[in-house]
Amino acid sequence: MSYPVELDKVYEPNAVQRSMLELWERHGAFRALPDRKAPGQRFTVMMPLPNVTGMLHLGHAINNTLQDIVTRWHRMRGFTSLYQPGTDHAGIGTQAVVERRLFEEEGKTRHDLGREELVRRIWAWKDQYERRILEQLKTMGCSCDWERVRFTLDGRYSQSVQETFFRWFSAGLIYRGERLVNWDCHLRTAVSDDEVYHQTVKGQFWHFKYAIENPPPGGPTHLAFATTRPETMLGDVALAVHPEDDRYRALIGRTALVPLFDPPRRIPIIADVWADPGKGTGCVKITPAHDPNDYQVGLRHGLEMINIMTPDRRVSDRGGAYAGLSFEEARKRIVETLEALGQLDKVETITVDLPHSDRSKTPIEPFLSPQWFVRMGDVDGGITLGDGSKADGLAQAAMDAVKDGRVRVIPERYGKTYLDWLSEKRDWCISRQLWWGHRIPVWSMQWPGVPTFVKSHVSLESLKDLDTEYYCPDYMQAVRQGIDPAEHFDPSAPQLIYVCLRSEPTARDEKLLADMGFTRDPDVLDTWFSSQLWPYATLGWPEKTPDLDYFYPGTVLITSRDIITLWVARMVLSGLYNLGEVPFREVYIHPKILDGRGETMSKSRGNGVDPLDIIDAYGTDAMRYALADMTTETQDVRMPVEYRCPHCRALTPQTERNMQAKTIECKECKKTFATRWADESDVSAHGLAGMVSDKFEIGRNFCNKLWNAARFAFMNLDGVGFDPLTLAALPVEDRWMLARTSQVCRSINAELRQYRFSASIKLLRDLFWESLCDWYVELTKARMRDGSDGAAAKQILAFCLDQVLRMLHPFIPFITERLWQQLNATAPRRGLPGLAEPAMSELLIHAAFPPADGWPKLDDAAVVSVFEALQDATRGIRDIRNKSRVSPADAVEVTINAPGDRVSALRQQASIVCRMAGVGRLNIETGAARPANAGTVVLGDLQIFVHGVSDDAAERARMSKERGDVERQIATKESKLANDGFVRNAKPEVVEAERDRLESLRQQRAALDQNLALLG
RNA sequence: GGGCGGUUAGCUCAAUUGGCUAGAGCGCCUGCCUUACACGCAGGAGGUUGGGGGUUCGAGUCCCUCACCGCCCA
Repeated sequence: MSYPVELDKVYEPNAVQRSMLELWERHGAFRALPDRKAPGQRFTVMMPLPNVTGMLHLGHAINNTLQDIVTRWHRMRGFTSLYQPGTDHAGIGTQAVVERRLFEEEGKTRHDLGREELVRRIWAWKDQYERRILEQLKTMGCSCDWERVRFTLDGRYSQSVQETFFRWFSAGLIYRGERLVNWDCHLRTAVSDDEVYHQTVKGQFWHFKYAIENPPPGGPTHLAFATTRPETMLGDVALAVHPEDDRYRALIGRTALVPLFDPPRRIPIIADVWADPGKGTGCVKITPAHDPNDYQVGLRHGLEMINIMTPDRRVSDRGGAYAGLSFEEARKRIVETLEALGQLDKVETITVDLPHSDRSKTPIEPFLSPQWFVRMGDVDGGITLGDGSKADGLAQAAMDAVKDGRVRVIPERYGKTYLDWLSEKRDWCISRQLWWGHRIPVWSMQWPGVPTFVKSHVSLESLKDLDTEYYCPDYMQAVRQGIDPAEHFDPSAPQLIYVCLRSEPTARDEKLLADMGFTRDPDVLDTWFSSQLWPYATLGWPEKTPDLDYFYPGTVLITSRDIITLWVARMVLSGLYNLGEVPFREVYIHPKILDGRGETMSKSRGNGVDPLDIIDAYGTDAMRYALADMTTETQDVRMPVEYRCPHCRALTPQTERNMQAKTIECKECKKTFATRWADESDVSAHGLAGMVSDKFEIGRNFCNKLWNAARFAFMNLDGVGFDPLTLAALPVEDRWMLARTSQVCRSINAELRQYRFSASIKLLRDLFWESLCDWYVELTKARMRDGSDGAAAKQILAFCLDQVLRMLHPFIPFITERLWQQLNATAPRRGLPGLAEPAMSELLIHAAFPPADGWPKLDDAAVVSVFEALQDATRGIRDIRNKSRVSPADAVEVTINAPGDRVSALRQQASIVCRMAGVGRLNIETGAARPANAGTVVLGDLQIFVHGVSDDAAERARMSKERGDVERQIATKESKLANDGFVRNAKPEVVEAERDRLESLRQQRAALDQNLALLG
C-alpha cells in the first residue's frame, strides 16, 4: 500500500480507521498463537463477555479501551498477547428482551410459541446482536484475536459447562433443595438477589386480629397484628410475639384461629425475637413460604411451610376456598371476609419498600420452590482442587487466593468487597426457570416410580446400558454398599432419583431414560454458572489443548466493580476447583462512568451514550484518549451528556427536564430534533440526535494536534540522516528534548504497570504537546529550514516523533499507525547511533515499546534545569510583552542584569530566549540598570528588562504587588526556618530546599527594592 | 442498620511513604489567522481543599466529629 505524501489539513478519523483495520487484518496482527516464549513473556486478558441483550454502551467502551491499551502495550513489549473476545448468552436478560418484543409486536407470550420456537427466535436475536457487538468492538480498535470469538452457548463451551456440572454434582457440590427464592411472576422464574432492586411504592397496611382458642381467663380473646399482604394469611402457620414481651407472655403456647378455612386453621402462638415489641402491636403473623424473615422463623421453630402460590401468582390448592383466584382477587375477598367477621380493625395508607425484578420490572414474590444449588460453604473432609490440593470449600478456596496474594486486586480496597461477600459462604442458586440457556443435565424419577415400582427397579439396573457417562448418587451408593438397588429404596417413602449425564445423551440414551421413567429437568443454569468458566472454557478446557496450556492462567482481569462478586469471585473458585490454578494474577477495577448529575448511565433512563455516536462525532482515538484520561483511581467519573443536533451539530446539554423528551429544539439552529424516545414518524421528520459529551473534544483536539505536528515533521524530514551525534556539541534545546523523551519513556512504563491510565496520558500529552511542539519544534523551525545544524534537529525530531508514536499507540492506535506508515516512508532510518537505536518495524502495532529504563545515555538533569530557567525567562518576557500590548510582530530590546559568573553561559544560550520571546536585541551584563520605561521581570538572581514598553507608574504598581507576594512568602519561610522543630525534625533535603528557596526569594526582593528605588 | 468511596478553581479531575508558591484540561478574559495545527498560538484571572475539632515543626494528605452525595450488602 502506498500513502499519499500530502496529509489532510485536519485529521479525518473514519477513513483512516478503516484502512488501518484492513492493514492490521492483512498482517494478522491480532493473532495470538502458542509459541516458545517463556511464561513471563505471555499475556492473556479475557474480555468481560458482553451480553447479547443489546448494544455496547460507554461502560463497555471504557472497559475494552483499557484492556486494549494494556494488550497493545504488552504486545509492543514483545509479549505473545491474547485478548480473548466473545459474548454471553445472558439467559434471563436476553429471554426477557425477546419476550417483551414478542408481546409488544405480536401480543403473544412464550407459551403461545413453545420452547423450541422461542429459543429459535432468541438465537436469531443473538446472531443479530453478536454481529453488532463484534462490529462495535472492532470499531473501537480492540485488538482481539477475532478468530477465537466464543459464545457461551457454543457447542464446545457448553461441554465445559456440562463437564463442570457433572464433576461438581458427582462431588456433592451441587444439590437440589427447596428454598425461598425471589420469584419473577411475569417471567415465571427465580431470580437471584443480585437481580432484585427495591422500590418504594404506595401500599396499604391492614390491621387484623385472630381469635384465640380457649383464651386465658380475664385475658384477651383476640390477638392483633398488621400486614401489607392479606392474601398471605392463607399461608399463616403461627403468630409470633417477642419472648420478653410481658403483654403476651400468658399467650405463648396457646392456639390462634385463621378464620379463612372451614374449620379454621389452628396455629400456635410462638415466642421469637423477630417480633419487635416496639412495632405496632408487637405481634406478627408468620408465613414461612412467602416471606424471607418468616422463613427463618419457620426454620427456627420447625413450622410447616405452606406454599399458597402457583408459579403464575394464583392461589394454590392449599388456599382452600380461595384456590385458583388471582392474588389480587384473593386479597379483596379475604379483606371482605375478615371485615364481615369484625376482625378488621383499620386500614392505613403507607409507603412500602417492594422488591422488584430487574429483568421484568415487576414486583417479585418470595416463593418456595425446588432449586439447584452450589454448595459454597465448608464441606466435611474438605474438597479436592484441580491440582490435587485440599480446601475447606469453594468459597474458602477463592478467599485464600486473594488473602495470600495469588490474586492481587487493584485498587486494593476492592479486595475487601470480594472477601466480605465470599465470607458469607451462601449457597448459590443456579437453576433458572427459563428456556434460554444451558439445560440442566439431570434426569429425575419419582420413586416409587411410575409406571411401577418393579419396572423402575428393572430400569435403574439398566442405567448401565447408557452410552453416556452418568452419575446417580442413590444407585451408586447402593451398588457400592452391595445392596440390591430395589432394597435401598423404601417404597413407602417417595423420593426423587437423580441421574446426571456427563455429556448430551444420544437419541438411544434419551429413549432409554424415558422408558425408565426419567424426565429431564426443564430448567436452565444461571448465566454466571457458565461465564465463571470463561478464562479456560474459551481455551478448550476440559481438553488439555496447547492454547490452555499456554494462555492459562491469564495475566489480568479488567472489569468494573459491580461484578466483583457475581463474576470475579466465581471465576476464581471455579478455576481453582477445575484446574487448580487461579484464572488471573491481577484484577484491575476501573471507574464507572456516570452522567453529569452523578447517575448511572442507562438506556432506560435516557442518559446512556452509545460509543458509536461518540466515534461518529469525534473519532475512535479521540474517544479512547478521553476515556483513558478520565481513568483515575477514583471510583466514579462524571460525564455531562449532550444531544448533538442532526442539522447543525451544535450541542444541547441534557438536563433533568429534557432527559426524556421526545423532541427538543436546538438552541443553535432553532430546528427540532428527535431523541431516542421519539416514535418513528418524529425521527424521520426531524432527524435523530446522537448523544455525546463534549468531554471527547479533548481527544479530538489532541489527535488533530498530533496529526498536524506529524505533517509538519514530514515536510521537514526530507533527507533526514542517521548519523553519529556528539551530545556535548549539541545545542541545549536538543539535549533537553532528548532528556525529556528518555524521562517519559521511563515514567510511562512505570505508570502503565500500575494501571495509571490518566497519569500516563498526562505524561505523554506534556511531552508531545508542550515539550515537543510548543518548545522544540518552535525553536528548531529556523534551524531546520536553513541552519547549518539543521541536520541534527531533523534527526532528533524524527527520533522523538518515533518515540512519541510508539508510546501513544496503545492509547490511540489508528492515527499513530497511520502516521507511522508515513514516517517509515519519509524517514526509514531513525535514531541516534550509539545513543538510542530503537528497532525499526513495518507496523507500529508490532514495534518495540520504548524501554522501561528509558535511554540512559540521553538523560541529563543539568541540561533540563538550564533549559527550564530559559523557559522561565522567556515566559517572563512574553508576559511583559502581552501586558504592555506589544504587537507579536514587533521585536523588543531586552537587557539582563546577571551576576558575573552567569554572564557567559547566558550569552551562549541567548538565542533561545530571542527566538521564543520575540527579542531583537539582547544585552547581558553585570550591574546593568533598568532603562527608562522598561518592564521588569525578576527571576532569582536575574533581572530582565524589556525596553520601552511601560510607563513608570504602571511598572511601580506591578512591582509593588509582586514585592508584596514575595514578602509574604519570605515571612512564611523565615518563620518556618526559625522554628527549631522544623529544622530538627524535617528531612535534611527538605530543610535545604527551604533555605535555597528563601535565599532566592530574598534576592528577588532585593532586586525589586532596587528597581523600585530607581523608579523613585 | 453495616461496609466502601467521594466532597479540591465555574466544570471534569490530579496532587506517588505528611514537606517547594495545591496542578492539568475544558470554560472564562486579553492579544494573535506567526508559511503544521483557530480542533491552533502567547499571556492572564480564578482555590481559607464541605463545616468543626485534634495529632504534628508542618495536614488536601493522618485521627475524631458533623453535613451532604454515590455505590455495595442486609
